[in-house]
Amino acid sequence: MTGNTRFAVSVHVLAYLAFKDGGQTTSAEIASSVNTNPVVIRRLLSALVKSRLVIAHKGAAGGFSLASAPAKITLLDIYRAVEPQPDHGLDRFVPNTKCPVGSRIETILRTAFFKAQTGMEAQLAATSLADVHQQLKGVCTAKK
Amino acid sequence: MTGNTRFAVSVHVLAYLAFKDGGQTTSAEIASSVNTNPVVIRRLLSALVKSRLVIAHKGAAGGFSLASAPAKITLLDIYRAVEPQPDHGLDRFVPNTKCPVGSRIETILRTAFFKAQTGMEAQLAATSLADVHQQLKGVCTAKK
DNA sequence: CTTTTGGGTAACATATTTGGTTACATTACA
DNA sequence: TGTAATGTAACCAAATATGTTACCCAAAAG
Repeated sequence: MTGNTRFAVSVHVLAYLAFKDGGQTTSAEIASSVNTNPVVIRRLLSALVKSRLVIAHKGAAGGFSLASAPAKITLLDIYRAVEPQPDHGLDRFVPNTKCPVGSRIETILRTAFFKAQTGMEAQLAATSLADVHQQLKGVCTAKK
Repeated sequence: MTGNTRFAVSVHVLAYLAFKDGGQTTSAEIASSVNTNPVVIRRLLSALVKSRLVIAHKGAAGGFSLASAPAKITLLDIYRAVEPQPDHGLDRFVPNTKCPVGSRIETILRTAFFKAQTGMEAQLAATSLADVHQQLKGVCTAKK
């Protein structure tokens, strides 16, 4: 195993909401689809609400719904909402500054990691929740 | 903090070996530059030796040296040597297959994660240990 | 051939992260 | 007012990461 399941579960959650097409859905119902505890779902949704991807409706007859059209939500939006900025351990990485390598490597690593992250995020930005929704419905339009 | 320090430390280690320019270096010396325990370094180097990036010399007067020219070693080589294949938690992700979303989301996620990973790896492949070495020496040739 | 030096690796301790769970306050609708 | 939902804190257990000690083995030096 590598990494946590937050991003995977979050995409699942938003895909579920897209599938429900605007209707409100409770955390319990989503949790049943994800096979986990409603609190786990609400924790993730809390972050997604803060990032304005989802709207929470409190009180009886409450639930969650998408804050915007699936075509306007990319996987990158979701990723950024639920994942901390990755640093590849750079904050725990404290080399010996007396060493010519140790004193200069950190900046080099930061640059390299930033480029790698950018490359990944560009790919995430290329897929929208609408794309996911299309695939979910098994609809295959003629082209692509 | 996010992620482990294996990749960052490994790049540091190989940069150190490149800096030593072919000479053998002990795990103790490298550990001093990284500010950690020699065993930690040897554990990482063990993976790098298995991936043929480094040669280990046992016995007295032993040590480690690069297995090939820095220009032939990319950050992607290092990344693959020391990091497990990331799966974004997909092996722990077991949605409810009775649900139309849960039953189909996994394949969609796999595709998305693969694209993201590919985007990141392309960037890592674009930087070689020779590039890192250049930056370390502070050498700035006229063009980029 | 014995000593010395250094890699290889198992074993263990500790800290952190993650995900699940319970509990409970708050909100809003009927 | 009662009910059903979110919001969130608190806690636990499992997994992970890193440091550390210990000990084996290999190879050069003498």
